[in-house]
Amino acid sequence: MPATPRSRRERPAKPALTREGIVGLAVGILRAEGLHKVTMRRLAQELDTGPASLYVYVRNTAELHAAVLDELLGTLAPPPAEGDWRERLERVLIAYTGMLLEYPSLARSALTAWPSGPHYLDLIESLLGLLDEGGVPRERAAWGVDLLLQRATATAAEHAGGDSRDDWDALGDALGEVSARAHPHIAAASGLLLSGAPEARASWAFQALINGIEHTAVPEPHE
Amino acid sequence: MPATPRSRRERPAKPALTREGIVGLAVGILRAEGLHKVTMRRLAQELDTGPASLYVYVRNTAELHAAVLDELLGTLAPPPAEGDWRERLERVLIAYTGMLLEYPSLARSALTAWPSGPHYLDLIESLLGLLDEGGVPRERAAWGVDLLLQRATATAAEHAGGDSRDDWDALGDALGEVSARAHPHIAAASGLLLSGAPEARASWAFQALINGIEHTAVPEPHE
DNA sequence: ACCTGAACACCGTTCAAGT
DNA sequence: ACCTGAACACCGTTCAAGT
Repeated sequence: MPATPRSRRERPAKPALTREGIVGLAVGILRAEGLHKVTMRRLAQELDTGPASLYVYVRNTAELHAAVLDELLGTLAPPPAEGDWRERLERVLIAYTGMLLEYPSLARSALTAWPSGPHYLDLIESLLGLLDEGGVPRERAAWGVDLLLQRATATAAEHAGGDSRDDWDALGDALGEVSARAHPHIAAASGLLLSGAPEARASWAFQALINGIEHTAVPEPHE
Repeated sequence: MPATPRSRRERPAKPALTREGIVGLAVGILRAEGLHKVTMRRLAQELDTGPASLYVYVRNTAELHAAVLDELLGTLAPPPAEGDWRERLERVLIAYTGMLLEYPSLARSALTAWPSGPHYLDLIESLLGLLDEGGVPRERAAWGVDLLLQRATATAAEHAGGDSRDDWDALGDALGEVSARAHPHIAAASGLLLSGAPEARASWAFQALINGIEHTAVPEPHE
């Protein structure tokens, strides 16, 4: 009797037609080919079925993307144990941003289709824990996590799609050509607006956010 | 001789096949039917030509969207003249956010395809002017505008696409079901995380941002 | 140069029908 | 219930050919 043909083993076994199987397959395609290849049709093809079959397990493409993101969040390193709370908070946020920057189109998707999976909750828990450690009042911390997570997601999302370099250049040109008459403040700040290494800007932005959250009172009847 | 048929005048005259004509038509379709109808094919159809013709005037869909946004930015009210600088700054940002909230998918698009049109420059000029009035150091102001504009854009973008209400509910459920053992900080803050009227949160967020920008030093060699 | 029809290579989602 | 093929109603962009 011949053994199971080798070719069967060259690729990972065809995933099961279950939510886990679909999401896992989606993660694989994302890693190998990018989010634009993670389509219902492609997934179905790989599972030897029609696209309609997937709708039993996922509501739509947006929900699938959110599930994929939560899966990736699970691969993030745990929050650092050493350093000042501000520094550790920044490191968690930079790690999250970094992961999203590997898949900017997923970040773009996450901005609209909010994740609510277990790993996303872990991330929120880390942020709240660190803010609490820093003595930031609970209400400010609660409202603040939205600011921090949104900054991370939006920053990564900006790199999705078309050459963001082109846009940067275009804006740079526009800022440079500005007349000191019509736009005096831009003219005065033009060198500064796009200055600095991305890392330095990212770090500054998170510290500014943290400072702002720490020192801005939430309105009274925070119901 | 018969006059020009009336039907010719029932709709606005067919725009010219120029960049202005295309962008203007796009704005009209956006207002009437939403961004998802602003497609190359639809535009071409309305101009009695094939989609290929448009590529002489716009590089691609993303660039078209950016042009549309800049056009809409031109309809924004001028910055308010009364009140404390912080208050006026917030009002400019809220007005911008409000406009984007009318077209969340355009906001989503703006996050990736940066506008660099004249009206966008005016907006940057306003922000820099108000920060300067508040005595915020130039370098902080320059880096800060990115934070402020990104917050506005991302907040509006979150409302694009699928029911953001569903996601909110899903996250609310997930946060509520959390175990105090695994996620103590979430459990303690669960009521707070999604609390508050959208307006109150938006206002707080901008004030926190402004405070953070004002009080966070930019690193030394700000090259 | 500008303009075009046709083609390439796809999409998400729904529906009626089967098991 | 779960699963499916086929259909509906589209996309953006490129290319070769015309004027």
